[in-house]
Amino acid sequence: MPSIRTVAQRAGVSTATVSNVLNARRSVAPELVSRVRSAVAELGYITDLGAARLRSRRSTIAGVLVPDIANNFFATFVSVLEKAARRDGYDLLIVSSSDDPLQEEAQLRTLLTWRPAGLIILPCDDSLPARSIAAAAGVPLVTADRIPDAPEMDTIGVDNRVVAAEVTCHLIAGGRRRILACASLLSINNMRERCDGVAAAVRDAGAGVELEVIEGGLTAAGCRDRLIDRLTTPPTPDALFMLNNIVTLGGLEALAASGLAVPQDVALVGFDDAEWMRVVSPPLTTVRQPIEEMALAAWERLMARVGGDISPPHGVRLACTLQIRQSSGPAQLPPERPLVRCPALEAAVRAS
Amino acid sequence: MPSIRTVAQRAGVSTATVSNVLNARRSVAPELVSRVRSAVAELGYITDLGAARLRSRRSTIAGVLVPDIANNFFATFVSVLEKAARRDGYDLLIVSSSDDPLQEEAQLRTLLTWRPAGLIILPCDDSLPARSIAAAAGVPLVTADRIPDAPEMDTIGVDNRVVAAEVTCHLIAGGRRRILACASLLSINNMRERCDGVAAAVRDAGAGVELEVIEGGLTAAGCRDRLIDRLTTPPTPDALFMLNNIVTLGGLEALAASGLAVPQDVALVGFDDAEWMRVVSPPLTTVRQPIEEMALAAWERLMARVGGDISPPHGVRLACTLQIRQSSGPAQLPPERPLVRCPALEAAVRAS
DNA sequence: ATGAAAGCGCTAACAA
DNA sequence: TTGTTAGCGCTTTCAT
Repeated sequence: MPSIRTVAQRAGVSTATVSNVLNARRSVAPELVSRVRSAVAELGYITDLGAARLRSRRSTIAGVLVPDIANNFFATFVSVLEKAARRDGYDLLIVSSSDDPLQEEAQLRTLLTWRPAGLIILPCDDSLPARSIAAAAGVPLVTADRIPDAPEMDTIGVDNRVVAAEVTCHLIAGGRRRILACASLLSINNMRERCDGVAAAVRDAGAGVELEVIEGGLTAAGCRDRLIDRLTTPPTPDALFMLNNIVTLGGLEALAASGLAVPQDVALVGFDDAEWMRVVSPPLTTVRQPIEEMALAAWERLMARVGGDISPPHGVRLACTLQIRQSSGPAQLPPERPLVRCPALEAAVRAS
Repeated sequence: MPSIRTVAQRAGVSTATVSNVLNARRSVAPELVSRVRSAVAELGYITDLGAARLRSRRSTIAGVLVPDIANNFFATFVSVLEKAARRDGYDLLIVSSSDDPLQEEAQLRTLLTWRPAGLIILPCDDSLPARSIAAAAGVPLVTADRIPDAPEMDTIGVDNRVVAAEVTCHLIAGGRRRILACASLLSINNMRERCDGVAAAVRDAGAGVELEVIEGGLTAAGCRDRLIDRLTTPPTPDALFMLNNIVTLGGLEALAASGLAVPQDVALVGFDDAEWMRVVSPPLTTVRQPIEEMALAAWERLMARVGGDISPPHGVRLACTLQIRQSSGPAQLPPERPLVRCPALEAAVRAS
């Protein structure tokens, strides 16, 4: 493979001139520019960016760490990130933690061996080994999605409490009284916030509404099994709120197995808005997270830090939108006591 | 950030010794090993693999190019690849071509700027700019999924014709007579092979069975619209065979909009086997591609080439399996002429 | 078993 | 405007 010296010799110039032509750093005589370009083309020369990074101490790699690249939510996030990165001249090194804090730390070290300009991390839980390590390495770090409570770093998340309260008010207004909220794991702050939002709305609704929270785990199959157990044990809930895309799938499988009719017997609301959620029957009411906006916001924040921004940590919370479809439609009996106002929601909106 | 020299000074040894401790290349006195390890720990030293690659001329990066990382098929593929790569000490540089041959070429050059040990490419069509460029760069290349007809390189694909014929025989045996096969784009060899398999089975079935092939395009929404157009124009097909996961989604949306009953009015068979395909109603009959096996086979092949294997190109075709669920169940009327044998399928199986 | 020194491909400082 | 030279962090001779 030809090096910059091969190109320089062929063009009859110095390596510095080749570098200057390719990187447009200093002005070079048109004659030499064209000789260099020809040499590059004839030799099929491709710059070694690793060597360039080593010498210039400027990295064009950004590291991305997600819990599971096969999960549609994270894959979409990464896809948006990739386009933004390419636009800005960066390449992405993408690794998965497999939802395991130990692997998260190992993968973070892996990323750092390539000396990225910055890191975007979607942690698997609150343990966040990333923060201290990245800080020690002096690499800018932006955390997204599963962000901790009191951020001492740049974070991009969503208004979990607000939208969870909104969903709950929607269910109660539809006549539901026994709400089952299904988290993946309550060790994830996102999940706790969503449960908080539900609980606040239930509390505001008064004595007639009951709430139960269960953990479905990290796989759809596991969630399905736990949910089938629960649904075959009275009292049966009349509303299911599944708090992420994986448990949403598990919930659908469990309901299909249970023989309960949706939405007549039980209302169903999911989280995330994959395309297939519109083709199940009945079409699924879900919470749409602004994945694209989150990814872009994370990237912009990282670019700002890479560019030298030393302002205090930014904590961004984006709004989710409730996509009402038929799975949360009216129950068999008309609601006895429809609610018009939802104080929990209003309070959450005010606070955000 | 500390360098190998910082570590060497702190441990009171030479940089060569630090390198030998960290890479276990030469034997080092236990005393020095422990001094080096302490220095590494105290300083939080992390090797610069870019510099190591530069000097050693051994790369631990592999490049991966897929049409669209947000597509579940490719995300799953990449996820499997990542685990295999990590196991073997490699990191993955993952880029998307956005289903655009021009971007495919640009992204390939991007990958090569990092001097990967090898490349795994899932091309977007048959144009394959990858082959010549990678060959010129002397980088091992394995192509998977959308592989060309006459491979002069290592390829991993599936037995498209066989399984497409199998699906078609299944539909005909279920009494279907007007089959509509929906490809994404016929410029993709995969799609042509699947159509070939359908056509062969239809031909063998004799005069009573009709086949129509349409292109749905690369988005579910586009496919849905084209299909709605088609379904509202007689003659209405009595079986739909959607040839990848994207058009499968489009097909479901179109059928939901059309008012046709599945499987009574029209049978539906999809491609790929995402978890959600089991929770639509009726549960979807699909072709399951062995994604994990494909990814692992591609990785093993690449590792063999990286290890110096210079045997002739390997062309691997893995078998798909038909997951029969209810969407391809019996039609409203019992089949007039059930077929027992399927010569096209038998021939394809013999040929493969 | 260890260290000194060279050099991978590139860019940045300095010289001309 | 161009070339010369040094050196990024590392591994690998080669010498001890």
